[in-house]
Amino acid sequence: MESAFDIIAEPNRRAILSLLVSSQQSVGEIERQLRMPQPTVSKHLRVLRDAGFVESSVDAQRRLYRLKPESLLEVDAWLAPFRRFWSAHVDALERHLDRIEESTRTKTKTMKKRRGPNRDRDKGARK
Amino acid sequence: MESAFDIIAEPNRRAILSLLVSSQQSVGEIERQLRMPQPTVSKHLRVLRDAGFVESSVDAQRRLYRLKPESLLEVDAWLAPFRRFWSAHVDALERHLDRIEESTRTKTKTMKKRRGPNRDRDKGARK
DNA sequence: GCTTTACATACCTTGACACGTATATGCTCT
DNA sequence: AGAGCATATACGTGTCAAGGTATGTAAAGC
Repeated sequence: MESAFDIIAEPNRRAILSLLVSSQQSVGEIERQLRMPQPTVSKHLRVLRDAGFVESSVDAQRRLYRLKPESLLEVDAWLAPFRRFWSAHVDALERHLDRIEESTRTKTKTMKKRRGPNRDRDKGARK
Repeated sequence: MESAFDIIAEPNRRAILSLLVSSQQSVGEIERQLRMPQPTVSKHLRVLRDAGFVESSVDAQRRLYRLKPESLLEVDAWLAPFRRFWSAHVDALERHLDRIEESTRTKTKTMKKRRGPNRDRDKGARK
């Protein structure tokens, strides 16, 4: 796992992190809201904690997990040069912004409708 | 692979992307600058292109690769809620930053500092 | 036409990791 | 003390992706 990027590569972990944005949660609450088995939640939390994404405090039998900015800031920092790059291409950027916002809303991986020149792409899938 | 997060989880791919921020590059140039074998570069570029991170154009025998904002914006969009979270905790964050700064005794830079071997098993199994 | 250069792809092997299942640890309450 | 809930970990398994090596393909130069 090593880097912060490996950590957030896992969809369940991203879901957990997103959940914790609103407020801290116990393992059981995460388990129920995300509909994933308890060992799975615990193991992902373990990874997240070791990587500095979250921290926990003990509340009787429960453990409350909350976000720690540190590691995600690392990711954010890596993106900084690219943001500067985008700023230099604002015109082309705006067309993309619409589509991105659209696709994040639906959270699907479906092919976006192509507008403009028909790009090639779409070669063989990996397996 | 699936998501954009899987793509940037790979260190070599992140290196390639970072390289392309400055300007477009041929495969050979990437190969030399990053000191990685040519098939490795080609395969990673293939992945990056399929995922919409880069696009290529043909220049005689060479292929020039350049960034495409689309996919990284998806990552950036996912980070947005967390940025809001950080903004709400600036004070606590600053104290944290101070501690890091203090421990490293350096000037104010971008926060880095890996977590290192944090494998302290303080709750060892007991029989 | 043949060789060289530039890049892509196929095949194989290896290792990491996510999951499910089972079990351990730890706290609370009666 | 024992039952029961909440969370953590151990173990076995399958999958998948990254690297290495070898080869394919296509353009350039002689």
